[in-house]
Amino acid sequence: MKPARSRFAPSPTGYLHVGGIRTALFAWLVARRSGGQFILRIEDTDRARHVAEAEQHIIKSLRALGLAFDEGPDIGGPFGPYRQSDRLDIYKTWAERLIQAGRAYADPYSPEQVEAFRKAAQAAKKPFLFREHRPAEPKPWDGTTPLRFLSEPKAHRWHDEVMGDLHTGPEVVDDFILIKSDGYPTYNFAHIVDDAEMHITHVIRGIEFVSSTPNFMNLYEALNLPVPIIASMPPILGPSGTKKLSKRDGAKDVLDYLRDGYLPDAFLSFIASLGWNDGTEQEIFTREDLIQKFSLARVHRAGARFDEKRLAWTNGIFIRQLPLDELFVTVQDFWPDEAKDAGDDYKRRVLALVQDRLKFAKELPELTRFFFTDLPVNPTLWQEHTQLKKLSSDELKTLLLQSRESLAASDFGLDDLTTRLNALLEQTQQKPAVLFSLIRIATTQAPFSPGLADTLAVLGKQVSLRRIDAMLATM
RNA sequence: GGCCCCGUCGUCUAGUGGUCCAGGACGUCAGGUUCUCAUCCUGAAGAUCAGGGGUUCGACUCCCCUCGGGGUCACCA
Repeated sequence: MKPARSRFAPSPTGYLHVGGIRTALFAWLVARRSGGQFILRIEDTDRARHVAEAEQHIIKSLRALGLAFDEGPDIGGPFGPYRQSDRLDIYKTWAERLIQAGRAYADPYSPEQVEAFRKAAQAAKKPFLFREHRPAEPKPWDGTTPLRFLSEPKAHRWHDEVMGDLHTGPEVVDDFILIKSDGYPTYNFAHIVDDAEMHITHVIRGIEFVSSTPNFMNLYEALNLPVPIIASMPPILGPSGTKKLSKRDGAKDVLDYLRDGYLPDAFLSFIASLGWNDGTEQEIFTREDLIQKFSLARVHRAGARFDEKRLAWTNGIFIRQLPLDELFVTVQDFWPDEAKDAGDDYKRRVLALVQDRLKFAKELPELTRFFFTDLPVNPTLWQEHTQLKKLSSDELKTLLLQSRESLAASDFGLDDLTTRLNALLEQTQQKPAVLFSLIRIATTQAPFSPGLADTLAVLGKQVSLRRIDAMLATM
């Protein structure tokens, strides 16, 4: 496999959402898989939509997900600069070549005039084609008007790694703008120049560019440039299943998922599974699996819906597979406030008990709070418990007293606790559903918790007895 | 409207003419794992393969039409 040079070329207009990340991931995979380079290029030629902080935010997001780039605006590289606004003179040079070759001309119309042409075409239910209004003898371009490409309408055929073999007729080829009247190039022109100068081999981008690809082919020809490998990604859909996932549907900033405690690798595995699989029944992919098995040709052509439930499941799998020490590090910022004075050893023991229950790190506080603080006694917990509510208050109190007595003699080692709990079942002739529930509620005051013996062992003797006493006092 | 693309369980998907009265996973439901929650295990429901025509001995797979959805037709990317 030849080393590929792929790039991710976002427009800095806001944060990165799942669709953008998937495109970045696939481009990254193509590069890593082939031992090539992954390049970040900032396409900031639209001054109106430009958001100052967006570039840093995008870089941060990419790094946070472990999608490191080898060349980019902040780290440079052999073919920089990697920000289009810093490359204006380069586009001018290439534009000059086109002008010399008679393949570019000054647009003589005002925006209003062009708009009128467009309206007329629309009214006639015809596609708008600028070249139908091409001036017979254009004036020399002075840089104050748009510079247009002089296209040579013809049919185009090309291969898209994802979409397959595509072809269109000459009717879609038009004289698009190369350089805008503000001196900035359009995407259509700039990306082709940049990809050539940066020796990009794989152009991986959203499906919205498929219809303009014939125009790009026309430009490649005019510039005598080889056409890179092209791959168009289908959209990630919102809940409706028809529209692209939008902010309204909760297309969150990917950093938000990380803030909620989703693991980068889990997130990547899930995102990759949206439209891609390796043809086997494997559902979960590690980063290494992905690098090893990914191929553009196996990307589904249809759009895929974003399913948060499946994301949560995926994340749960990764959390459970993580060695405790690694999980401990990744959740360090998610502990409840009450845990701030707790020791690492204690926290580690708590974490071991909830590892199976964690879907994402942000759930940690609700799952573990009672390990760090005495929750207020909550009578509804046993008064409305399906098993416990069958017993009278006195019966419950007696049972709890008996339990306290036995636990008071325990060393609170797991073995001893297990033995005692079992003996208590014998002694009281109660089902675990009754006795264990009672002790569990008394010692946690929480609606749910890990296994009883485990919980008691971690809580320790002093805390456990104190909580039992607190409950007894209310009965 | 023109051009292009897409259409398999609720969801993500396997499937490239026969091994598919369509397989896996998520989700849902039921049962089991000494208590709750979760994990784990078992099982169930769930897709007339968008619809209709062909081609073929045989079509989810090939062709045509229809329907539905999407993209595009910007001095946005």
